[in-house]
Amino acid sequence: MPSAQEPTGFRPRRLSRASAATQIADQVRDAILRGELPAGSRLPAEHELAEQFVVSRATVREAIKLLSAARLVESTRGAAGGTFVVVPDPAAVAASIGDTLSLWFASGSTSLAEVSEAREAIERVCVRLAAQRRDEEDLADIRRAVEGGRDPEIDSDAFLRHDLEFHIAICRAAKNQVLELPMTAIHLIRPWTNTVVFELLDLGQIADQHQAILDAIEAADGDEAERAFDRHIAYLAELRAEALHERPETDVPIASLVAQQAHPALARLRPRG
Amino acid sequence: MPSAQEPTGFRPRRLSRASAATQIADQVRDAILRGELPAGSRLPAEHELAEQFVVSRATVREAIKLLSAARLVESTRGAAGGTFVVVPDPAAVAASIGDTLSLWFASGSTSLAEVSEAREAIERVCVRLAAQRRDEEDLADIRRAVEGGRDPEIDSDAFLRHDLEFHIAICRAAKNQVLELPMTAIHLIRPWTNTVVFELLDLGQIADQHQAILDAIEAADGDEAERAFDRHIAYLAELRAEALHERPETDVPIASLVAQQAHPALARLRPRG
DNA sequence: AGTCTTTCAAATGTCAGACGTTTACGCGAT
DNA sequence: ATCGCGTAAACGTCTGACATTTGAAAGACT
Repeated sequence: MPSAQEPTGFRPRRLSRASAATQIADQVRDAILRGELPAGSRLPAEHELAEQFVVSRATVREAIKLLSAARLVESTRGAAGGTFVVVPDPAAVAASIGDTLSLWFASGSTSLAEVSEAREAIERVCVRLAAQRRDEEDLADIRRAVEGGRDPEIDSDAFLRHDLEFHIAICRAAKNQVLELPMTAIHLIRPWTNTVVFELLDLGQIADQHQAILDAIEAADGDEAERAFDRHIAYLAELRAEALHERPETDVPIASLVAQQAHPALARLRPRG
Repeated sequence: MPSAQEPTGFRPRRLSRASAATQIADQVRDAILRGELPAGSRLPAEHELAEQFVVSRATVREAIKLLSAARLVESTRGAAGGTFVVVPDPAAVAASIGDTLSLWFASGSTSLAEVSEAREAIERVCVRLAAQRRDEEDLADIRRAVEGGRDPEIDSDAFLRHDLEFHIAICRAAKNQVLELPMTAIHLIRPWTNTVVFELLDLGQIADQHQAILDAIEAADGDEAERAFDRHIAYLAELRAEALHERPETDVPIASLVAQQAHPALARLRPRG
């Protein structure tokens, strides 16, 4: 008989048979992904599913909870109620990813510098694409955000909201969902990163920089838009460096920020199902 | 009495008091995010939670299922079993985000072109950063992936695995988790995108292009690494154009791909809890 | 005939208690 | 010291019942 330890890249898999609830959830999930259960369609009633799978209703309910947490299905009560396959909503998906990301950041060792670096790299691409692809609606959105940020009496919360709207609108104008989604998710956790330097911001200067980016995008000048964006970023980097110099503890793992203040933007967007 | 319709931006919130299970899940989730329940810590036993919240055990279990689907907690059976706050694993988080993304792509109208565009934009940044920051371990990983792809007898599956490993290793070498995570997620759905043109690939040429990128990264030459990457991308774009020309139906919404073949990479990585 | 009210039934939400299954840990025998 | 076994703790599942919500049909009134 051969030895139990073979030199091949073999590693014993954690077998532990999945629970009934998990298996049912998997089957339903696959059916949904396979297209057998189109969005909006209704699953059989719980007692019927229980009958079909030969399990108790409690088990079926646990399976449904697994799917509903993943936003695959939604349950409603009442006579015409039931469990329905959810029609995906981009905002909800972005919020969900933002949730996952912030959870990860919160327990990891990711620093503000890392978030900023990624944000700048991806958004630079978005800015360039936005200059090529923006339509009138995009321009209106961006313009509204810039105007909103000009209010001299603005407070921290409102400023961050307009800033968020500005950058998200640009990413939307790039017309690439695969870029827009992670970017939106990153922006959603950015309020945490910006509160650190908020007191140092010259709001008028920020508004002017935003305006310059908007102008270049409106003129469909990708190169200039990228340059304007770079100037904006350079200004922020300068502030961060200043903050870092005065208070070296500024570049901390995000976990401590999360612990201090409860998510301002995500609180509104977080799924509650 | 004022009319029910006011001109202000008011919109009635969906009130419908959340279910007990949802509320419990929210409370526990907040406690975890707030840091009161650190990773690895153990929740009270189900019957204790039921007692504390004054609900039945079934309700507590449904709440736990909601959290476990979000990978926030994990339950184990046995004497020393219980429900524990999960220690986030980057690979698992990436797989989870990849899951969410592909689900979204599957039900949306996202096209292969969009995925490729985003992938190329972000990875270009990773390649440049990798040239600056790679350590010996990164180089070894990348080298191993390149060598693995040289096997002339390689089949489609093995090739895609090594290709995936190559690109993920580069993103890892960029030493920015915020870039690495979405990039890995995108790469995880890439097998779907690559199978379309696989039959047209000149595997030897691909290996040479990978080698050129590796060499530049090893030489810490960011500019050359980016150029080599651009050449690689240009070659792939050429193939895609060719495929698009021969079979215009190639640039289809990803949904149809998902429907046809069951996720090759995700099948192994998909959460089963 | 049309509208309002009442009743009803279907479906999810929750409860209570019980039993099955898994698994770490300690105890005793070898 | 090691092996085997029992035990208890915890999750997994079952059963059956009741509570709550809500659309829709049946009925009553104008």
